Amino acid sequence: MAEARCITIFDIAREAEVSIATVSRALSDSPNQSSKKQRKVIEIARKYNFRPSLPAGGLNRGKAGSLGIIMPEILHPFYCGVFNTAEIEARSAGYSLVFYRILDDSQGYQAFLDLLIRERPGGVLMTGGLVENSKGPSRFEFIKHLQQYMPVVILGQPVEGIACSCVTVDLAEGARMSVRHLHALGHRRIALLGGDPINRSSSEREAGFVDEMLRFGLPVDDAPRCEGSYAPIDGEAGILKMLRRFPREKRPTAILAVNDMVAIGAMRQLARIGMRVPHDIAIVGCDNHFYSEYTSPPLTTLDLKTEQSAKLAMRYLLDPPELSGSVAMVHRLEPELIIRESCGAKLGRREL
Amino acid sequence: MAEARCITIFDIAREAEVSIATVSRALSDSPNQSSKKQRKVIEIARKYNFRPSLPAGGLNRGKAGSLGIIMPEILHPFYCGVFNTAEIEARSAGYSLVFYRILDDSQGYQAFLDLLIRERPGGVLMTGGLVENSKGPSRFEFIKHLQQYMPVVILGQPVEGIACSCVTVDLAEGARMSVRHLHALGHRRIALLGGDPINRSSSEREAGFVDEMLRFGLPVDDAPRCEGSYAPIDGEAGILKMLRRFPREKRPTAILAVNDMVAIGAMRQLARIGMRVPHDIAIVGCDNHFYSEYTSPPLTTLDLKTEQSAKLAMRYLLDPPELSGSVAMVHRLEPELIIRESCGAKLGRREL
DNA sequence: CTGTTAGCGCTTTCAA
DNA sequence: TTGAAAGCGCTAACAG
Repeated sequence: MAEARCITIFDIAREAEVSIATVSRALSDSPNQSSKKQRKVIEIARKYNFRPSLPAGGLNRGKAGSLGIIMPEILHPFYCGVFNTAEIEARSAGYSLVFYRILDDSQGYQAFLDLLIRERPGGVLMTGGLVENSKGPSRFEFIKHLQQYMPVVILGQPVEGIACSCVTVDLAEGARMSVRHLHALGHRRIALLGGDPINRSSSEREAGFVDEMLRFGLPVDDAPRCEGSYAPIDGEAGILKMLRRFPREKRPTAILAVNDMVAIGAMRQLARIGMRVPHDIAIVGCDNHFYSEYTSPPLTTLDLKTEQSAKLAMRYLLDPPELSGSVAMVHRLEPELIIRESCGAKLGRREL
Repeated sequence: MAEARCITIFDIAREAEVSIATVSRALSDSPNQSSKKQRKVIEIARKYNFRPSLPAGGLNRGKAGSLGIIMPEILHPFYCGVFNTAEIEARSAGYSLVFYRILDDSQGYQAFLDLLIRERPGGVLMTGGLVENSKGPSRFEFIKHLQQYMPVVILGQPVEGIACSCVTVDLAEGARMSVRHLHALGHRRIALLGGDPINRSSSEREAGFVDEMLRFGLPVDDAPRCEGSYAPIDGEAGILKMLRRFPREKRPTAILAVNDMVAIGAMRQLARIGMRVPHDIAIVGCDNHFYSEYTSPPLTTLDLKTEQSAKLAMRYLLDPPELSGSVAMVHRLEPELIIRESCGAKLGRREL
């Protein structure tokens, strides 16, 4: 399919009867050249649809053509949204964005580090998901080593001792906002559903939850907390487990799901067993995906400002601020509670 | 953040007191070398976490380090799924996958072609979405030019006169399957909702629909067809428009939505106006996203075999079959109807 | 088994 | 204004 030999700057130079330097200058529109020759070169280049290879040129300039984004996956709408925004930013700065799926193998990041260093993107944006691992390089060492080769920006919690820009959305505050909202609606038994505390995001959120519950004098030791994971199925299984574990009068009247997927799973399960949302149990999600307003009932959820934070993070990557010492520069964003119907706000304050 | 000067093969060679060739060989584990020196080189490389730059090495070998995937967007779960699968395949063949968002500007693909040629991925996978444009290079020319620089595989309908591999899922047959299913359930007035006939996928699907309707002797001239687009909002608006346009007794009893997003929008709107799915109106979607089973009611939909087709397409890209002349090699997949509840199959055959 | 050398396709001094 | 030439970081052919 591809020609035996791709057309190069030499071919253009030969046909235009000039040197390759002239071709290079013509195509990069540099100053100090006769417009006559430039036109000729451009015309011939157009004829063959020739453009100088960025990878080859980049070698020279010592400038990579791509930026990397590190995530555990891309199917989840949260990550997909981050990728989408980051890609737009990268492109508009002339870079392509390459997706690096976290290779969380037994080697503990070593293979992943190797891959990144081999491919040499011009910088990477690390999103959550990297967890501490007993073997091999730790997350700290991983980033340290990576930074020898390229700038790193973290979208998430800063890592102790790493000097880099971080953009993070305040999940603890998000949890507090959710608790506050549910408390105002009359809820006293509020539960956490889904999420794995191995991830910072989950534990941070839990801290905010505990915080606010205590502030309201609500018992938190036996507050139902269902771990599991981040998929709809975890919501389905988790809610059932939770309901079965408590006697009816101790059952939570409101659920804080770790994300919208889990919330959706929980709502589905509740519908199956005949419990009505929000009448019998209120639900608040987290993420505000495109489909969250299409669930039934429409999901009350936390908007995580993914677009804004992904954009910011890319800006920091493209134009790294001077950092002093080994301290991170963290840019903290506030989430926003999007009130729809699953929380029962329309039902007003109730005695529960 | 990045060191002033990145470590190179020379630095390793100096420290190991060998030539760069020896370093290169050691790190690529090539035969004919003393394991003593190799070990030494590897040890030093490990110490600095050095890996030879793929972009630099690739220049030499004439082999790119990336493959491209062309799509109109990535947020839509369909495209996201294709990307995800393609990325896994690309990685396991040692490539990174870069996302190219179709630049459908007034220049008619010229700028987009320039970008692709400049970045020189080792090949591209084109997914649907490329539409004919009055100005500048046509889709045909676009592909022709691209093929001068890299292999191209199409995930979708073949393009007349282009010799390349195509992997396509039979949307016409999918529409026929859906009509057949609804017909068997007793439906006679079936409508098409959403989609833009400028896209091949929509028109192909419409052809299958008409086909099968006629085969059943069902009137098709005044069959409700609502164009619009592919987002939930189009389903919301479209279904309303359709319902208003027909007197109650002429109203469709079943809807074929162009995709699951549109189906979800339609279901939401129907719930709002108090129509029950599937009792009052049946719905069949298309795509089978992860959330399709979480709608209420769970959506009956067409599984488009995205994983399988993306995988196949990447295989063809990685290992291009010999093509003779200018004829495409097309690999056609059958979609599968996933029967859940929105079609009313559980209600059995009814008189409608 | 190892080092020297010639590029890969391009940009960029440096002279002319 | 232009061309020759020196690399960018690396691999591979070729001697030794």
